[in-house]
Amino acid sequence: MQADQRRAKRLPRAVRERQIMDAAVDVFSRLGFHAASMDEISDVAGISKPMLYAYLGSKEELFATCIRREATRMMEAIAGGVEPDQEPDVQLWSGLRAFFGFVGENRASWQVLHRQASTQGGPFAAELADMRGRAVSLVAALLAQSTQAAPATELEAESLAAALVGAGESLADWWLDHPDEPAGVVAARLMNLVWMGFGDLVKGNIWHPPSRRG
Amino acid sequence: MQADQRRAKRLPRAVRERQIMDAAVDVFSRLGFHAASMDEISDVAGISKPMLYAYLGSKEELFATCIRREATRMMEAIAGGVEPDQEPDVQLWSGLRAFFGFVGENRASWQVLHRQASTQGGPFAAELADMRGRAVSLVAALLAQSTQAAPATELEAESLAAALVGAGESLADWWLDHPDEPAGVVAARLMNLVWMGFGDLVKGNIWHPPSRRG
DNA sequence: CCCTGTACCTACTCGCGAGTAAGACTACTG
DNA sequence: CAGTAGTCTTACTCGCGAGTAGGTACAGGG
Repeated sequence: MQADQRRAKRLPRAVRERQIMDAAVDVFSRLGFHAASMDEISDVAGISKPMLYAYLGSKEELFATCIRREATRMMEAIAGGVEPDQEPDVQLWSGLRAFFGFVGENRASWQVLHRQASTQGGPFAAELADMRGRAVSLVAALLAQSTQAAPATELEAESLAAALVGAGESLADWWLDHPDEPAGVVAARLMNLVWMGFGDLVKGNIWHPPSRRG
Repeated sequence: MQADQRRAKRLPRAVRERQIMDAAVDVFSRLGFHAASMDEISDVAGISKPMLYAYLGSKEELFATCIRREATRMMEAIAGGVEPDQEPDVQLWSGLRAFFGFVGENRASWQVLHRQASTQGGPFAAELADMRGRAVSLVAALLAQSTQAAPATELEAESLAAALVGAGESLADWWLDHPDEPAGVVAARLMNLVWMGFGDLVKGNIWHPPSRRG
């Protein structure tokens, strides 16, 4: 681990904390919460274990901090990518693009968020559920906004949003096993699935992004 | 644990194995693989630890066996519910109903399958990925069968299937937090989402099961 | 050149849990 | 009533990993 990077000495606390967080996300994403050991994290970070405890607290605190940091990064990436004041389908499209773009460039973050956090019973699930809830609310609001005509209850919008978020998560996982596909293609597939539906796709009715319209 | 059930003595091996498997699914689903201890499983099963090892082998073997058993149960439930020789949408509908029916009546199984197995790196992921792959293939075949017109590549059908399966998984998780909803309603929502798409739903175009079709 | 504080380390303790040794109890078979 | 085969237990070993005690280097101020 980090054999070549000569042990830089006496760095300020803020820098070390960043290094430790990066190492923790890496290790947690590879091994999961329980299987990851504080020894390995400190090793990857290039410091000794007591430093780790001194700066970031217990293992649980460290993990929760990781989740919070990565969740925030991702929500910001999505929020920054979405284009409000546009048609609902365009908003959804830009959100999907931002989401898959983030996942593609931050696999480790995604692993920590989606795979690890969701299975640990403790306060982590709450942390993760919080972010997930924000994502679902975002989508649910988008749906509700575009659904005056259809008789959709609040619960219905929320469950549909949950399904969509889940589809995105699952497709992101599938993408990890087929990394050759460009992010845009994967995003477009999900867009077509949830906007057009199989019923239309079977008939050859495809959704196109605005640039190709008219 | 199991305080009331008076320790039944000297039962035949097959019966004990069932008890142990049931206890293991219960504990694994509640605590996850790593956090679950063989002591607790043997306790819940009402036997001592050496019996556990004598009958079901190591912790990893036991877990893999649990996954295999529950996965098989679920796939059989779905296969038994789907109606071949029907229109694609009807096949999908019956499959979804069977899936949500199974999840509703086997929460613990679902937890073991979806939440726990997917995060452990070892041979479990393979076990789970195998079942998941079968489900995806099933859906992919259904799509391909109904998609002569659309220019869908094999990869595209598979990724769409992965997205659909993921949507189902996610919606099942959401359902665990909103258990009042009947299975049929939840299944119908997903059916509408993936078959009609938001585009149609927004316009009030709803998919109906065959019984309501003129 | 001491003094205080902060970065940093080696080298432990200690509990938990996977896996086992060695034997005790029961039942059936002759 | 041996013998033997299968059920079942108590009571361990032993390694791994979370968390800590107690100290070493280095930096700046007086």
